Amino acid sequence: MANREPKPTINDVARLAGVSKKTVSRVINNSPLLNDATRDKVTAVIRDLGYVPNPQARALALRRNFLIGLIHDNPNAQMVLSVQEGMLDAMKGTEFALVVRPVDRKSPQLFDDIRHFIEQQRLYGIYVLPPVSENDEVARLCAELGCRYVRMGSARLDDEEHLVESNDREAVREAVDKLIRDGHTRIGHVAGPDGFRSAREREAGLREALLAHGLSLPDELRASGNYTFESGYAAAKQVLSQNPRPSAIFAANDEMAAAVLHAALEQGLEVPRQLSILGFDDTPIGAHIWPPLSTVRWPIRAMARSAAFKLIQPDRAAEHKSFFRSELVERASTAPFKG
Amino acid sequence: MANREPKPTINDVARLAGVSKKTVSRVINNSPLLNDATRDKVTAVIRDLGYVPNPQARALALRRNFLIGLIHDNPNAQMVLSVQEGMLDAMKGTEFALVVRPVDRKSPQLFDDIRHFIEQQRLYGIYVLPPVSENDEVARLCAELGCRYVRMGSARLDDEEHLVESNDREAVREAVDKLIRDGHTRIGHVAGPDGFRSAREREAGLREALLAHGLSLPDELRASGNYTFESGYAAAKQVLSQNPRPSAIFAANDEMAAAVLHAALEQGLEVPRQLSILGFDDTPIGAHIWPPLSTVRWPIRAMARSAAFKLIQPDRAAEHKSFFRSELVERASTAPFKG
DNA sequence: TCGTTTATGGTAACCGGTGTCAATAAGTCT
DNA sequence: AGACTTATTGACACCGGTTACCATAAACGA
Repeated sequence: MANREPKPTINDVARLAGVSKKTVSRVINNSPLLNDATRDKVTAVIRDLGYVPNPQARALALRRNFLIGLIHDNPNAQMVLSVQEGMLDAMKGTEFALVVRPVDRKSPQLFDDIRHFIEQQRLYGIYVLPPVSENDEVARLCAELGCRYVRMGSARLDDEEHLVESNDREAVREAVDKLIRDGHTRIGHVAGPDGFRSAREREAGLREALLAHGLSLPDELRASGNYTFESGYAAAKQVLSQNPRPSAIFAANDEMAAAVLHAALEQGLEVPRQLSILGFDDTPIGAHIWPPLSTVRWPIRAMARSAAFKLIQPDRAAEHKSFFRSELVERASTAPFKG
Repeated sequence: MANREPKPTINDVARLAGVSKKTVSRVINNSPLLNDATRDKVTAVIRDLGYVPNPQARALALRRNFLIGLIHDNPNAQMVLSVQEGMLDAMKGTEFALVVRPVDRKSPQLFDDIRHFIEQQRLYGIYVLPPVSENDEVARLCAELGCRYVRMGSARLDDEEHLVESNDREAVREAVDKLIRDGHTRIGHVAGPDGFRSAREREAGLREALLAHGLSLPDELRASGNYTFESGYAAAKQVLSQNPRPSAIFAANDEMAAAVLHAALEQGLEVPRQLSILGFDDTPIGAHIWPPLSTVRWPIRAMARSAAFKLIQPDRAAEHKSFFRSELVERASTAPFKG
């Protein structure tokens, strides 16, 4: 284990530089009222000693800390990791650190868990991902605890200071509109879980597009999953067992779209010749399966970056973007319908 | 934003309970030398006030903190997230929190980044994932900084206190042995990146199995990627373009195995009839593509759990498992070779 | 020349916990 | 009964930073 030599403190720096603690503190905090010579002297000592201010002590004195939390209960690993990357991108070079905490949104202790997470580490702010973010109680809890928060959503959840959101509904409407113009009239849907706003928005986009062309979503061509591959697989089997089969299926996320593809290939269907599949998310899995998935790209990383900025610069929260555009990415899993 | 009412401190509790700070501190820390009546009285006040000790103050006084770091530079999202889950599983109910930090292993600033990460937050311990974990300098740096560490690896990296590892080589040897017994004699390899110990181990397992049957790995049937889908795709195209084609390909991870499948299907090959594919990791992508991938399962989550235990209970580090067994998961991407 | 302003740096208290050690009360032993 | 333990609690300094406020010296104006 070796040398546990105590790290140099502000006192060591002060002593060696022949100045007071306060002066060192001024140097650390870039105070303007300081003689250049003094500043250089202190800076030199800091460098020589390899001094790094103790963040715990700073946090104590400043009555705030530098931890940003990420709360999620999301079956989509790639999405969560993209979020982490986006947040860290914004936090790079600052003294903030990212603390993660998956929760169970169905647990009766959800709120206790979140409260505990925030209070225990005295978090400075948290970013909440869907579906947890769709729960208004969570926002209330944060406000009550005096913890800054930003929610990620697919529809209006809160005011701009506290959200980053994307236009799922419109994007889906446009993507489905294209399918219809390509000749598809019988379109199935593997929906997201009931009660998820993102699921409702995406389904609404689908229905709006259908309606605009005088079409509709037959009940038997709709089944819902919970955004996991397995649930999507079950839903896909159900929808594909209908007669006549749909010529296209829109799945509420890529994971479930991959499951639709899986089920279709398993039944010997040719994709996209016999079945077009449209996903949502643009996660790597979509690009990696064969045929590669047409999907709606959601700027998750950029949203996370913006969210982190809002959290660490609360006074300038409004300057950072809140509304993001999702857009269609066409790949090989969709094709015009040839009756 | 609402009420930023200051949180109750130990002094508030002491005053209301009519005891000294120190006594409250004793209650918080479950000191045995305390009168039951006093303890109850203080506990009641703590509950009424909703008092939660300030971790920053505690960290300062104890000259240690409760943050465990996770360092990775891993293209595999699912793996990283499984690791996070495993670690948090071990940390559940403790006062520890998990701080994440992706790094760039190729950056000349890698060591500065890691040093900065550890020093800035004064981390209590860190868990380092491959391939960063394969760098002995990282271990040295941790020791120098007085930061506990555990490295994840596929071969001996350090002593038991500082590692969790799996038997990749053996597991691959057994899996490939099965392929050979199933009639495959011309087996290709999409290897991991040069310089990765995990890549070397997995390739070594393959070669050992081949050698045991008097076979070998022809140079033209080997290409390497860097564990990403894209790199695997390029490597797969190269290997599949050889004549005669291999009847089976072992890819060093699932992501690249998915790419091999992708490339094979794209060329109109039937899997597994014309080509068997074996992966490594057992990530969801492997189970979700069609046909589902035969692969070697690596107990990533259990390893992470054990690593976290070693970190948060350093005195009992040796009690927690260091060696884990990987094993073959047979699915539909492999089949006996029918000349 | 002296008072006044403007830089600059020091002192002390505090943030919210912890350790050390001494003080008090109660019980035990001879 | 008096001395000696033991159990329980508190006083106080300290962790490593911060802010509030004061002190000193140099520069300036009259």
